[in-house]
Amino acid sequence: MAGTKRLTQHDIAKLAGVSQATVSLVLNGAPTALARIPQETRERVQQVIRTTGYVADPIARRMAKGLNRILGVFTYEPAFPSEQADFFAPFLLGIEEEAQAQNYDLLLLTGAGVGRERKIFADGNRLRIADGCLVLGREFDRAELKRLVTGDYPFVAIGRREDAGGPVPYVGGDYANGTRALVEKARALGHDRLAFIGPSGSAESIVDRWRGFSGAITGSAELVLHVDEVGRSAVDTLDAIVRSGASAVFFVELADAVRVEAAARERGLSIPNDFSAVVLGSHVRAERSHVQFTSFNIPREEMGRQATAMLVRRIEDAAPVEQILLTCEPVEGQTLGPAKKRT
Amino acid sequence: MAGTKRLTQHDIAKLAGVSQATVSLVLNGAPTALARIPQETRERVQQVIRTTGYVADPIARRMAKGLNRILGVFTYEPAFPSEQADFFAPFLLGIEEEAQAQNYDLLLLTGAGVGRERKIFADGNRLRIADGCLVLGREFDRAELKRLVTGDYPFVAIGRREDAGGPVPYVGGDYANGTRALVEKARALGHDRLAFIGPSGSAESIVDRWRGFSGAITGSAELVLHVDEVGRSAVDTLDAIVRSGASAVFFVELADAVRVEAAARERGLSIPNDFSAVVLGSHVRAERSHVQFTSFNIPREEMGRQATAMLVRRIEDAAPVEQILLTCEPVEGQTLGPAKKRT
DNA sequence: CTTGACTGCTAATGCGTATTAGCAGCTAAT
DNA sequence: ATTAGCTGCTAATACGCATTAGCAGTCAAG
Repeated sequence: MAGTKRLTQHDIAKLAGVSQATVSLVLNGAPTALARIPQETRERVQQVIRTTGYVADPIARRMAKGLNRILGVFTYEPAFPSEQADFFAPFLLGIEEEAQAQNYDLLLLTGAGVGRERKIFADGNRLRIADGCLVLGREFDRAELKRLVTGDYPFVAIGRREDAGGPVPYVGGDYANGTRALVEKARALGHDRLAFIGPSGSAESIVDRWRGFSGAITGSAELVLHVDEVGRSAVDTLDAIVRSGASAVFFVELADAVRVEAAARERGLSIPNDFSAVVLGSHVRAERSHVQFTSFNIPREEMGRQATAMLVRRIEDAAPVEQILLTCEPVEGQTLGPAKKRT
Repeated sequence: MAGTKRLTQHDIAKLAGVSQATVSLVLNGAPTALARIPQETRERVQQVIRTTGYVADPIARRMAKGLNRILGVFTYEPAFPSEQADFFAPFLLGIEEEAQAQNYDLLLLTGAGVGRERKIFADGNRLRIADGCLVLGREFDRAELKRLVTGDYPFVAIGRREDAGGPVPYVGGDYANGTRALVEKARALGHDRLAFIGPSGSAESIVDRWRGFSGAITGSAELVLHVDEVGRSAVDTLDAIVRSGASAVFFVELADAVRVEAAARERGLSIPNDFSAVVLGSHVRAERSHVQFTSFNIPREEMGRQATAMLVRRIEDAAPVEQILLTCEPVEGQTLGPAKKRT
């Protein structure tokens, strides 16, 4: 059984007593061409195809047509390791859904070689198998991004990206406005003394949060604490928060918020009674923590879906560069309450 | 920018002042052929390739060679929805690792059309783009499996599968012996009256557990309760367990074990003091529960890795059908204790 | 009876690569 | 001086399909 050669249109043609071209036309000729093949001939060919179980070789088909109906998915970090899985899975879910709806398959680009940095253009990378690709990851390589932008290979980034030798097509989350809305909510509850825990630079996603935050600090509001370092212990951070007299604390990372909350509870402080806490973004495994932090939702699945749709547009219609930011709706949570009257 | 034609070996050849054939040979000629191209020429060609960023079109390559270095991954359920993600992610991690090590890329086959059942042989047979494929999912379609076995397309199943018109190549977990080992451990601790909570039929994975379980019930041991229904409430199940006088309860599903444990605790019963509990298999998010159940480990990543390696063997060396069952090591846990002396 | 349009097909070509056969030019051995 | 063998390449072809140009035959209109 194994070793049987694949049937070709030639074989079918011989069996049906026609030419290979006719078989191809019967299979998927334009209506105008089909009109010129009489019913009888068509049926004869179809019959042979049915009895032999012939299926056209997709490779040859792509070869002839130039398109694959394959989308590449390039991740700057391996996609499935458990720590990363939580991050990538929702995106991939959206991507898979939309790809399926548009009848595309997905090619996961595994990067080149273990240990080496994952580079889109790394040698031997078979990026070009796909008709276009989605690029995701926390940190992008600027040089590669530039090369993509400058090149003619269709791609879409997931997450906002600064221009890199030209505008980058992307679908991202509107972290700036998501953050701003939370700050305004806090201010409406009387919070004036605000703290920001987390970095404010480097990746776009971080910059956007900081922009939204600092842009919303106006009037009587005041930034009384900004802890930038990551490695700092929760107790130290808590000390700093208490010392600063902050009434609302904004965390970039859920993990930091969780640790600080635990430290606070241990010290007999309660959130949001003693101070409020807000997390700037939703996190996949948030339910693992027992506290529901006030935050904003990151529509990861929708980002995946829309990025995929955009990529297909760029591939099929050579659509111009688009940049989409999806709204990040606030999540109520239990950690933002009215500000205490200062003593 | 968009619309620039892809580079071909022809273009490279013109730029380097050689023929297309030479470019191809430089790229991947046999050593004997390469020996006849002087260093100088090779470097000139390589230089052009480097500066232009040329990458061979894999489709054309496959066309000519019949190999693409692409592995298809077919899942009978969408791979990323959150409930499934926990199930598939570890397999995919292993698959991705090994594929990367073997320098293959992964093609996720999205199945045909939303809502329709996912069928390997659905229209277009896109499957054939890959050199071979891995098939995973809880439930397989027997007819499709048979068609795969009978055909000459290389594939490997993840999880043991019964013969389907011939032996199925697979890498699975040895649930039968994993289960048997746990039963024997319980018996060594004096447990004679055993309960089995969960189905015993349908999918191979279920059958294997039941086989391992019932095969280990010998001598003085006795199956005093078998709850097959899934929908049953935890309280009902707990009642049945208590009534049966079982001293050790084996659960197919972690979820059932968790619910019964909660119900027991509420009733003032404690595990493993009042009765022991064993879960037949490891679960990804087990840490979410606060109880560490005694169970066996399912080496999901390793299964993914070995299945991938096996598939590559079948593709490249036309290796014969292999069937591998990986050992499922016991997990100590805290829910299996010595049997109480019966009153 | 010529022209034109239509019918039912086929030959030929291109897609981009891998691979094989072989050609010219040279050197060393007979 | 002929032959054999080596070097450094290239021309040609195959892979399986889609597609276009066009051929031979028929038929109706002018």
